Amino acid sequence: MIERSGGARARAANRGAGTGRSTGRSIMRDVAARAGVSSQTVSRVINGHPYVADDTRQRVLAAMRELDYQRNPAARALVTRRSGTLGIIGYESPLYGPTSMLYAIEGAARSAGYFVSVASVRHLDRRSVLDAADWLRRQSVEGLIAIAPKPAMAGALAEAAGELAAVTVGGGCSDEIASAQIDNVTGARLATRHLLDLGHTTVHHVSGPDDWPEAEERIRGWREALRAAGAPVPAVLPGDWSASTGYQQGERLAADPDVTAVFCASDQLALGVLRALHEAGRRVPEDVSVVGFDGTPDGAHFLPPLTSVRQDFAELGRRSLGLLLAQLDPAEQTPVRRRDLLVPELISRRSAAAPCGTGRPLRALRPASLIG
Amino acid sequence: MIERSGGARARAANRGAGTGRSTGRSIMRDVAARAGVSSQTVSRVINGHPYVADDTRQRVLAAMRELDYQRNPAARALVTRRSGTLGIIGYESPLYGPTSMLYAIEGAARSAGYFVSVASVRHLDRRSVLDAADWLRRQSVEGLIAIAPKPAMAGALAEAAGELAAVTVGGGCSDEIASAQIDNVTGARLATRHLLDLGHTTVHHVSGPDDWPEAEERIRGWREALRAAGAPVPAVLPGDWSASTGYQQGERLAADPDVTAVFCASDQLALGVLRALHEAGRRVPEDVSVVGFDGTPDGAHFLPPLTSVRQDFAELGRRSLGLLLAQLDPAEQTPVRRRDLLVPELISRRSAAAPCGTGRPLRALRPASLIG
DNA sequence: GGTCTTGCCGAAAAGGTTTTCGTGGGCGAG
DNA sequence: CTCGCCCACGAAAACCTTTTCGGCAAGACC
Repeated sequence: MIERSGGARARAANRGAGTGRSTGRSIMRDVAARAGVSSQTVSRVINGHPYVADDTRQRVLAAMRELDYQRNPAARALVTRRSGTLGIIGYESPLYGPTSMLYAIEGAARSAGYFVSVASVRHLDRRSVLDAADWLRRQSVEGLIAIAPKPAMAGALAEAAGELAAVTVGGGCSDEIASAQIDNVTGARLATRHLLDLGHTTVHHVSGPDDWPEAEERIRGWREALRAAGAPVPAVLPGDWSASTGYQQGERLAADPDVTAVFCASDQLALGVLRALHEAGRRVPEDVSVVGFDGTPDGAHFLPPLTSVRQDFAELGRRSLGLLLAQLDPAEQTPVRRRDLLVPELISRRSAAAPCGTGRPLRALRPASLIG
Repeated sequence: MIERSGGARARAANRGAGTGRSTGRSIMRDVAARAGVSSQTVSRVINGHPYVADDTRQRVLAAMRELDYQRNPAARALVTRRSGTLGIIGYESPLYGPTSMLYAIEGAARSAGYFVSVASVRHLDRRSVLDAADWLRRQSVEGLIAIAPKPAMAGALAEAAGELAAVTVGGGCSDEIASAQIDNVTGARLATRHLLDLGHTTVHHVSGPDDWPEAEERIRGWREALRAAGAPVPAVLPGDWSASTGYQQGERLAADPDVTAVFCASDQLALGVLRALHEAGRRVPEDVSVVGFDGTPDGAHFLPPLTSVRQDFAELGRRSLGLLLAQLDPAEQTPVRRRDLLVPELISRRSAAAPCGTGRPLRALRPASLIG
């Protein structure tokens, strides 16, 4: 076994191969030397190529273990032209959903063998997304997932991505780009129908910000459900997902004695609405029923516990990764431009009930009996 | 300009250098050729080395722009032995704090020129942390930040990190590892003192899980404040940060008519407590005052709005990055094993007030007048 | 006028892996 | 016996950048 570079030999000898004390510092050649094979054979073993004799494989494996060999991802990336990492553009928000999706994506990516790099954007404007995408590209990610952006941003993403695979999840989609989303229309319809079925003559709606497609779709679902039931369609009360605007709109709703049912586009909005109603002395659900959207765990402990439409954020995250992986797969011929729609589910808790006048009397508030 | 490999020349010609149509695909040699210099000079320009004539620099810069050159991070990492990325181990929780920290860290890292890679752990056990750290090391990150782990995990982290720089933030620390944290003791003292100052004879405490140091420290601060005031120290009611356990403990508190003040180790616990008190017919703050810990935005809309101890999670994230960067800096000689303590701040809202018997009568609940 | 610095730049090596090509032995088929 | 195939493995090229070394001018100094 002859090495050309004495320096390299010396180095290899007095760490990895020699003393074996520092971890992850030995290279392929060290392993090869120890196993008495060439480094190409080590490579073959690592990458599971056929045509390597079983006892050789065992020797190599043993050498790798003994030297605590870890392959150098940079060298690997250089030659394969694949970085093995995916980029996530995350929206910096205290919202419950985006976070859950981030972790779900990472978990799924890891089990698919991909690293995940994040770039956060503080504001959902075009420039931020472009910057973040650029930053990620500089790391030569193989694909991009943008979490919960507005549709204008999806456009920006499509532009920034260039020939890179890209997916949006949970927010603004655009025709140019694949996306995984909740079926917001169905979810809103579910919530609205639930309230109508309870006997309310109509349902008011506190919406999300009007430049979010999710907000718009929830408005649509709500409106369709009302129309289908022949119920009057009140004016939308615009919010911005936050408890604060929920509170403001809640005050207006509380002032109107005709209001008996409210569907909020997010649980946080509902939190604000509940507070406003409470402070105005309107009881929930006796006087007014409230339904939220998101199904956050906290909702179970609002006053009263909130009926809500649950989104499975984790599943959404996994789906978006699936979409991205499909685009990355060279076997997949069709240019994947799919939209993956996930149907949400209604969780019934105490904040929604039949209106007081309808005969069916409410059972009194019994603490734990109805907690879902 | 002679190239040894005809194949390489052809390839370079019909993309980057030639047509210039595909983005980010040209390499240094293309730029060098276009600028009429050698690739080493291009390297010098990029890395800001001195001794390059100004007009040469301009030519190179122009060529880079025209070719939309992006340097290959893999090749760079290979030769510099630096990946330029940091690893974050994130705890998969719907908690407000960890998320804010994650994004804050990423933002700060990006402006320091580092990429950020995440690995999430679903459960806070030793094995998960080891796995996550290992996964990150395989990507050859230069440093590790673990968000909000338990102390046992900090130990695991220290082990997993090996000679890698590592920091924990917002959670379990250990002597082996630097960490940025909230001063929980002071925060808890603040909350307790606030309640005592309002006239309560003592303060009850619903704690976090007992294997979290933050929970333990908050207990300590609470206890010290009580002792300092000569107030009796009731038994701790253990929780796990969640609204659910807050609710359970709240039911117990509600059953005891002597309880007039409760300090909860998290806002979510407080949410559950508030609900339990409400359902038991105990008014907040007339009968019982409640203070939380975290200062989540939602707390402002609880019923009633929650007095809480606000942690500046973003700042915490930035500090942890600072600690890590200090370890990475070769100029820094001292083995940095610091603990960075951040003092939290009390936000006073309506959920805490003087006890009813103390003379100072409460102003009636006026909706928006007291919102902080 | 020769030696020394200083500014500018090119040639070549190094970094660790995968890929392509090649080689030799064993073995079944003609 | 020879042709050709398959198996197991090694040699070398390629990936793209940074770093080290060295060359070459122009001016400063003795």
